[in-house]
Amino acid sequence: MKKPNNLSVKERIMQTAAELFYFEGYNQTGINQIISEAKVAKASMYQHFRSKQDIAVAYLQERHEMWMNMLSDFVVNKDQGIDQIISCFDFLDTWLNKVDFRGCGFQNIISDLPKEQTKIPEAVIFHKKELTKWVQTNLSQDSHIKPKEVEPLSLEIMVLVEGAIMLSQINKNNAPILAAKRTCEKLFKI
Amino acid sequence: MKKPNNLSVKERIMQTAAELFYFEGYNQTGINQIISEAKVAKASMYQHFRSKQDIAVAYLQERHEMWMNMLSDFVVNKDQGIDQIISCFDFLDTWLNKVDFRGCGFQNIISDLPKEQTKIPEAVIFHKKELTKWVQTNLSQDSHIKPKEVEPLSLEIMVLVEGAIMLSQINKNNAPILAAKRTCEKLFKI
Amino acid sequence: MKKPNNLSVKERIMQTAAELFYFEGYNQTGINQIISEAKVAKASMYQHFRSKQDIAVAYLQERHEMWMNMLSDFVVNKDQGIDQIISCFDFLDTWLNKVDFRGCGFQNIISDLPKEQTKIPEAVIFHKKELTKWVQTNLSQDSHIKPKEVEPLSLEIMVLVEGAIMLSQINKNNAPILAAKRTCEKLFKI
Amino acid sequence: MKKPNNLSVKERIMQTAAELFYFEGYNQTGINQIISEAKVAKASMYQHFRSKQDIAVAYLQERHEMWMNMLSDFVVNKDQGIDQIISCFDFLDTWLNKVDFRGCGFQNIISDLPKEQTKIPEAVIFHKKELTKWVQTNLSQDSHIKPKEVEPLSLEIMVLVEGAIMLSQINKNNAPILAAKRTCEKLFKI
DNA sequence: TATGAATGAGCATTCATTCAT
DNA sequence: AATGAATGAATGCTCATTCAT
Repeated sequence: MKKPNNLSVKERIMQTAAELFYFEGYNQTGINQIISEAKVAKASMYQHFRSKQDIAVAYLQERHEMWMNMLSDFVVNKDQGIDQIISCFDFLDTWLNKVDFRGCGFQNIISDLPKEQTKIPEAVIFHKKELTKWVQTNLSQDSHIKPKEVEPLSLEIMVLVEGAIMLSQINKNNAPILAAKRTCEKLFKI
Repeated sequence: MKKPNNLSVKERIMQTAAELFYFEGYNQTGINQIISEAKVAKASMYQHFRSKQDIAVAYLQERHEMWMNMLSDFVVNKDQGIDQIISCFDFLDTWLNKVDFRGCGFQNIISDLPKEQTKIPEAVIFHKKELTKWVQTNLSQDSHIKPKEVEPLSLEIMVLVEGAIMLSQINKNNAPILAAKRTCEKLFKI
Repeated sequence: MKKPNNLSVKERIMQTAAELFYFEGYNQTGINQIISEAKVAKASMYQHFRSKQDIAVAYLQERHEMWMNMLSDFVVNKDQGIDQIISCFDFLDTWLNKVDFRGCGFQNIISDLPKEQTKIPEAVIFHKKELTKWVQTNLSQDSHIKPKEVEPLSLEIMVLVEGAIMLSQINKNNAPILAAKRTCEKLFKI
Repeated sequence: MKKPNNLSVKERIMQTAAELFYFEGYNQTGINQIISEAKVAKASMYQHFRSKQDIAVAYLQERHEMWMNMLSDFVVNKDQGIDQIISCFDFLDTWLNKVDFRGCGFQNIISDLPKEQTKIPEAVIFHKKELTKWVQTNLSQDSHIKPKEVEPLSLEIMVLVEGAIMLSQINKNNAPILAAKRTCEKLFKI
């Protein structure tokens, strides 16, 4: 079996696993499904990744990079600070529409995992921490926000982001995202 | 094999499944685990429930009742309206501390399911709809809230609730719940 | 659960089992299917029949009676002897068309049985013996057939009958029945 | 677990399944029985065959080859034409004696199958079609048989073959085979 | 580096039968 | 005579992982 395209074995595994883990679910995706869709031999896969868990960790790392880049790109024309944060909800709207309100790949993977798998939760926590930092950076840039308000306010915004993603996934529409955006705007008017 | 306690077979299955589905995860919980912990024969279980999926649906229905009752009981001393809604976040804090920030049983089950299992998502949607109604009822009771604001505002509050539960699960602390409560209070001050 | 019609419990079981055993197959038919379609409680069923095997034996006995009667009725206008035997193939044609070439309930049940179930094969053997007797009686009635030819000739005709039923079941058409009739007619012309 | 003999895993599965399916019956034979007798791990078996049904199809294909070869070998010394066809009944006699009148593996498997399993009946039909072709080829070789008689006559002979096998299985003796042979000889004398 | 074969443990589900009432 | 609850054993099948080459 030869490479069917110009991607490396590892890249093909990653690409396939990312698609399946996100859209089908981690537990719904079997190793056999990954290798057959990626056109990779089973032992080849285990040469690049020690376990399914490890593929998931790599997937989450890649997803983190990709997602943060998408966010940055989306808000690039807005002024740093409050504007970029509010624009973040427009990003959520655009993105989640595109993926048919499949929700957050990080939220979706933490709830149904063997107790001993700690590396996956760690990757999730890392992503959310980084996103929180992004919010804090923006808040810090804004002259209206006092330094001591940055940390507590960033958490309030993160709650809005997480809630918007989750509820839009359950309801399969963007109304919660618009609601979160409204709340966010109110937060900044006070 | 005799009943090891005074509970009926169905009750023992429900109780065991509820515990396992919530704390271990739906996919992590096998039928064998349920029947062995519930001390029930496999075929007996399948006499009461047609499938694992059906157990999950029953579990979610029971959980819905239990959770709404817990919420009602918690806020019973507060005035209907804004006060009960704000008190709801205190409830989340108390509850999620008790379950070690395991998050929402409804959120946790929807993300990793075979595509064809529609009954479980339906039970999740039902629960969130009912909770939204609870919020709306409270908002309607409040003289400060205009009728046309009830629906959009209820969604904003639901976003806070969902986000608080999810983020407290990821971070394994109650800070997001306190943050959500702060945001909620600000919403009512405007 | 009350009787849904004027049939007795035993009759309802028999009727349902006969339908299912013949059209679906003995191994394809579960006890649960029988009792649910017959609207009979499981323990009630086991009060009338000690086992699934016993139901099958009763089914085969009933089927034998019914089938022999159908045959007798069909050939009633023909003269006893060769004419009735040849008419038997017309009966097969009519009957097997009606049951969509499902074949012989006796042939169909012997091939796939636990080795220890001897009562079912015995019922099958009994039926074929009785049918052979019917053929022999007719042959004996016929002045063209010498007494010592009756027994060997009856076997030749039985082979034609069995082959016609089986091959029409495999091919799902009546051509083998017509072929068997042709052969039978030739036998009598010699 | 090492290979207990010089056969490959697939060969061991096929050999064991063939033996069990034929002598015990398709429904009487469980996957567990096959793998334990073949000394093969369950998942290994499912790597070679997608399902139990697929094993049966492979078994029937193999059996077809084997059986047709056995027939060809048996009649090899006879002249092509009527002689080989009559010799076919001697073959049945020899063969069915050897297998203790267990009957035809193809006849035995069609009667008791889930309605949706179409591949097995197809394999049965294929075998009988090929056998019919063999009969027709022989009839065509014979100068006494008119071309337009070949097709209808082949069906008459097939009926004799099927009936002989089935009735010898029910009666557990070779008398029906001898009877079928007699009939066949009469057919050719007319 | 790459591979296809092989594996044990586990999956959800169904079986015919028996028990207690 | 009739019943619903309960059962142990077995069903066909899939899992993530490892081995031998």
